[in-house]
Amino acid sequence: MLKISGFANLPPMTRTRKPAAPAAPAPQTPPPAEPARRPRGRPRKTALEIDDGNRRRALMDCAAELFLTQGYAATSVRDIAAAVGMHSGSPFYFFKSKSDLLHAVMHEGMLQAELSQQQAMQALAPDTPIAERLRTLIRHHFEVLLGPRSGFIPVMLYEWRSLTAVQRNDVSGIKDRYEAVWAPVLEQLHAQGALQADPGVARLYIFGALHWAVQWFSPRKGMTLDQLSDQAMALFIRKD
Amino acid sequence: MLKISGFANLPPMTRTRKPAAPAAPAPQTPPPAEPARRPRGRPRKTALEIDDGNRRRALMDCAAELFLTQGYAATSVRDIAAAVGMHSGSPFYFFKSKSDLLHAVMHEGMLQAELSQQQAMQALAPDTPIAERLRTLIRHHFEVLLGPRSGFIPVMLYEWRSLTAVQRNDVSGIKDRYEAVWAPVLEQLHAQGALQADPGVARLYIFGALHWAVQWFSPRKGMTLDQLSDQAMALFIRKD
DNA sequence: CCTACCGATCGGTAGG
DNA sequence: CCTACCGATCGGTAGG
Repeated sequence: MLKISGFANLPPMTRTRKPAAPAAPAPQTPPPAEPARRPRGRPRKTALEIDDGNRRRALMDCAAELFLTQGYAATSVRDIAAAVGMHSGSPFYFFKSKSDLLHAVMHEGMLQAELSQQQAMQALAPDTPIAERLRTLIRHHFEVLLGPRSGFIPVMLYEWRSLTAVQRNDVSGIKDRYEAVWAPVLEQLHAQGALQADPGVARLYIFGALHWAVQWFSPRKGMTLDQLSDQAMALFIRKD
Repeated sequence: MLKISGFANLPPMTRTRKPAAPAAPAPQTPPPAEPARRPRGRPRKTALEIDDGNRRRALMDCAAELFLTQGYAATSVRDIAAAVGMHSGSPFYFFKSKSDLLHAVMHEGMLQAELSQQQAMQALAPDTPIAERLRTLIRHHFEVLLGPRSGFIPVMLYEWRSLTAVQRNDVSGIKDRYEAVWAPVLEQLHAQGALQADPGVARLYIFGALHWAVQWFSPRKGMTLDQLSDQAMALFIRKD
């Protein structure tokens, strides 16, 4: 289930037109059933020469940025193709449909977010206070939403309705696991009186508060993600 | 500036096909320059017979519902026309463009929200405690977002990017006035220690938390808007 | 408001 | 991946 690709090692949101040098083939996503035999004679730039993994990734990065800026329905496949330097029909070589591309963005984004959240929590010492655990979750969530590699999750938040029911169901599974990590933390904070509201409702409110930062946060406006996290903690958690 | 139409008296979000009896002419919005002279002979259902104000409203109500469900770009003018029982070209008799219709929804929604917020606050006794003032603002905001007449404001929240720059600027003015009411309340709560976070950032977080309820709140799931407001207060405001 | 229509754009495909 | 293409849909308009 947790088939994490090398996503974390690749810089998303980079708009590249015809990359200068085709990078090393990505080991993760298997190319869509392309035969392995080599062409005879002088190598030409054919489907066999193309680094399918990287082109897929480039499409997803550009798609995410455009979906976020203009919305899924208002973005044409031609827009995306142009952004990565392809011709209008070429994205369909990598993705069965526009809808599949949207789904791939959300699916990969959630897998990556789940993985990095796990890593952030496991890096904490076993005796870390609960409030500090929540701060870590919040800080990590801002990284996912607003950090240098962001884009996929904001698209998920604001284009949820553009998924089909089947796709929603698929992404929901990962999203549920991601959110489930927060529940025990909030429950313990509630038990010790630091969180006044019901933990279940609080989780929904807190996610809303954090998610909405996508709409207004600008890194140039002075605040860092750390300060953002501190303010969130101050708002939600009682400090005695 | 505050040319409030009779909006509050009309039930939005009602999907009507060919209303049985043409209601009394709405006094508010002046019809788009339709001559006042009567046709001779037997009255026919022509442009002169049509209640332009009500048809405009019906278009806005249906448009808001569809924009919210499917998104602005994914909703065709034909969809909207069909929902109110018109033919495909007819909405352009009432609105210059699809974009104008979206703008009208947001503009009217914000005017109405600003008015009802003013009324809710003015109904409070002068010596009402500050925490109770915030609760009133929150409760009213939930009414606007989730109440029986909701729809226009959620569309504004989630289709902001679909507006042109000029339209955004126009709606921003009303939105700023609506939000400005919250600032002194939060500042006073901060001054007396009931709000720990910076009031400016807190306002952004709180709006995010409340706005997001549009995504998950379902009136059948048990909670009332009052309970929702109480939980929000418990989350944000320190009770000693 | 309807009728009849147009030009533009869009998702997607066949075949290499 | 490109070339060349198609059928469908869409926003909008003229004229009544």
